[in-house]
Amino acid sequence: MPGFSSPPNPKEYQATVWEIARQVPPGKVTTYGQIAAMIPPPGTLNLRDYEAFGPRWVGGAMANCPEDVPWQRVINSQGKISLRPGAELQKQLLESEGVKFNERGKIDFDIYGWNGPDPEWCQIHGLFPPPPLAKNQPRLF
DNA sequence: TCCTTGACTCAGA
DNA sequence: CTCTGAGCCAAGG
Repeated sequence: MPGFSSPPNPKEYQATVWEIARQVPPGKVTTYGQIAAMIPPPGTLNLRDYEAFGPRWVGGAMANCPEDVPWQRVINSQGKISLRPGAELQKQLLESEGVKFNERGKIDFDIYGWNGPDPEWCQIHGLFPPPPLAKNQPRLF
């Protein structure tokens, strides 16, 4: 897939991503985009470019995360697990926390979506409170 | 140094 | 619902 990138300061950016991911409680999920939206544009990046690439940088951070990070709770904006080696394990871990998938492999954000950390926590860490997760369309029954 | 390769998202068709 | 293109950086072989 063409068009990727890494943040100006990968180490610092990844550490921030991991710290946010650690706030997601069991049985809840967030998205690469939601985490990216909480972090101010790194370096001299303008907001437009950051919004375009931030989610991919979050994905890159999750690929290298320490063991204490609940990486399985970070999924894509469609409410699905991004296809890759390890995707099956991710699904199993989430199911063991009580997260349900519909027959198309989608998670309902209305039920399992995380609303972000407390505003106070965001304030302390210099982060933005995240916008609500976009409603996906889980197929009924 | 050159080339490849990446856990994404959104708008359109 | 599915599929495509655009966004255009940095580490490692």
